[in-house]
Amino acid sequence: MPELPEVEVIRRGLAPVLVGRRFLAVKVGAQRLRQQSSPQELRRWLPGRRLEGLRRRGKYLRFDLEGGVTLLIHLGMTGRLFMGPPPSPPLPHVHLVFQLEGGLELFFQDTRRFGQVLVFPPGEAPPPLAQVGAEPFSRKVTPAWLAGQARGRSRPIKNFLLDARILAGIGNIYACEILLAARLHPATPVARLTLADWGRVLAETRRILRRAIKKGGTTVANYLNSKGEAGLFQLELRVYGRAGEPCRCGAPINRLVQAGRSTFFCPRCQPRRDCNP
DNA sequence: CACCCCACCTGCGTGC
DNA sequence: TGCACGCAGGTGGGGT
Repeated sequence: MPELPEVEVIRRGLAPVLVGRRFLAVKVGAQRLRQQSSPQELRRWLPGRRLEGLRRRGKYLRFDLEGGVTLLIHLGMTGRLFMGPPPSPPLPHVHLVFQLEGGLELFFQDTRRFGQVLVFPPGEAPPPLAQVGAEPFSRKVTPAWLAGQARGRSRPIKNFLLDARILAGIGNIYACEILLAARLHPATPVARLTLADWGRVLAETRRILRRAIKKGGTTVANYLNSKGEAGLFQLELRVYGRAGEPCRCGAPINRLVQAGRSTFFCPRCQPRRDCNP
């Protein structure tokens, strides 16, 4: 569910309340997430430690705890984080409850349980983060850097944008929207893109992600921020989820499947390129 | 290596 | 009404 903008909105909601507080206890439900530290590990490393910082890396939330302990949370498709008091009747699919100083509770809810809650002791960097690619807003990401990453690859640009080991944080919704804005057919092999194409891809990536953060993220089904509020960027989606509807140009929006995921695009605004650049 | 498929889960909408 | 099916924002393991 949540892509970079949604995770960032959650981070901005949680940080002012949580940073500086001490974790006191963790309640762990019976059902496990796809990736989850054992209750023993969570209880060994969290209680008694103060939260020194809350950062985002790609779609991960990174809680930096006193003494170099790291708590990593990934929301998967349907994960939510929100702060107490606990609603009654109790919500279904709440798998962990973190109790913090001041009677504060942080709930992790995840219907489909694709999320991750992992704790790492001091020392080594958390291994999952080593796999995470560049931040889209990082200065090292330039059109030339993207072209370099694409060198020797033949995959479609849509799949390239979804690869979190290259650029972190872009998911299915924003990949579709970025390609429409950059006027690129989603099946275009990355080796075919010119430097000017990469320039548009990067500029539109940053513009769209920034705008989505400003609008509180995209809510198409499940997403809610840390205060339980929906986002508003779904009102600005131009192609995602709109197969058969007219694009702003008038042509009907198409759907295709790439690497097992739906891609929405406008065949007129994003024409297939048959000739060489 | 590069790339794709599929598994991992639950819930919802659709069509018969 | 019930049931089967397809589909959904995520990653990662295994196969080609």
